[in-house]
Amino acid sequence: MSDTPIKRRQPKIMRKRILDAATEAIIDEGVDGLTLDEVARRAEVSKGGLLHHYSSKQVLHEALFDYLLSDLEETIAELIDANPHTLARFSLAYFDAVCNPNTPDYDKKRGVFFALFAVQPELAERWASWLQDRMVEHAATDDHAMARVLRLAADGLWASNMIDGPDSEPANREDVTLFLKNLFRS
Amino acid sequence: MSDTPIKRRQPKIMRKRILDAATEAIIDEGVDGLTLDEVARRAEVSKGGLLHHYSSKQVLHEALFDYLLSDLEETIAELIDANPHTLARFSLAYFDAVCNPNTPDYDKKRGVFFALFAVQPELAERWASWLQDRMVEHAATDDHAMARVLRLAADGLWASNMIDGPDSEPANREDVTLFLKNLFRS
DNA sequence: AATTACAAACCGACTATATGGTATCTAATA
DNA sequence: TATTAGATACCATATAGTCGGTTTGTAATT
Repeated sequence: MSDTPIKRRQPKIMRKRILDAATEAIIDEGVDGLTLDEVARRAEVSKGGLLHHYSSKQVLHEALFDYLLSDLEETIAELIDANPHTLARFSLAYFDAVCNPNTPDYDKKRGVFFALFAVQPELAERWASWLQDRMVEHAATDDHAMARVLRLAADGLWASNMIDGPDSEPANREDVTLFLKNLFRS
Repeated sequence: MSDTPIKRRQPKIMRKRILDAATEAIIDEGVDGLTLDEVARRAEVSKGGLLHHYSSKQVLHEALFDYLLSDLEETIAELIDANPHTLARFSLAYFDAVCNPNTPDYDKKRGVFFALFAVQPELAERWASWLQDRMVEHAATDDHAMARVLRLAADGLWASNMIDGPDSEPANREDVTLFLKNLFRS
């Protein structure tokens, strides 16, 4: 990336570098690209340095998951604040967080979740239970068919976007977004 | 599975055994479980025998993809025949093929696609272009927002089902299915 | 202020092993 | 007899993880 020399001895920054490197490795080369050596190379750190912070590959996977999930949570929280509808507030925010091109790196980072689920099935369980908790939390506003459709469509767009399918074309995405949001006005 | 001795010298059957074994390996152990040794073990064939039929891991991936895709195509074709609506006939069939519990092994096999996409990104491209071709083929009936929503929701259910999320619970799935199909009656 | 003591960050060579792939052989079938 | 299916043994290498060491920051002690 940048060829400015890296400030060492800043563990917080180093960890972020590593997680970002892992994210990009997956995006560029698929899950097989996520080797310790490759991540270390991209983060411009030694393998020893990498393993100092994340003591195994599994630990790295989990850290990456936590990192991405907290990022998503943050985005959702902001969107709920910005648009505090009563009806389906969580599902709408979820949709926008996952699919709205305005959210930063929406088209790259998000897809990494699926890759992580594929390599480490228990992360899928953690995702499922996270979502379950959110559903309980927002039961009053988001426990009905239309909200469910919204979330499912979001997941579909998410997936479609990851594989770069026809439905991820901007025109089609806007089309769908409009259609779904209109459902709430009738 | 069954402990009846395997009839040897039946290459067609052997190939199916191998592909099914690969499918189950992925389902049980994630993409890392898809090693040549593991697949051979499950298919109760030697590694040499396996590599006789599929000369490399990549070839195996592609064969598995083709296998699953042609299965999906078949199911979709049947559903279109059985329910030859004019409006969104493809998208409806797609939805049912992916999500309807009546289609065989819907809850297991389908998720394998995602795993394959994660290990071999060009398979994702092939999927995308397959879908693109279908969209051209069915443009007259399926090129509108509502049909797109149907397909996206199907993908979402697909994904949710793979990770066993809350939206994959039967009650919720039926709920959503009813809701979506009612859209076509108004 | 200088020194000492300790811990945390980081390095890079090394090892063990899992795994993809090859080479060669046997047996069945046509 | 030629070809295909399949088995067995083996090889090469990628890669996860170990380990001993070095550097740098920090805080107490003198």
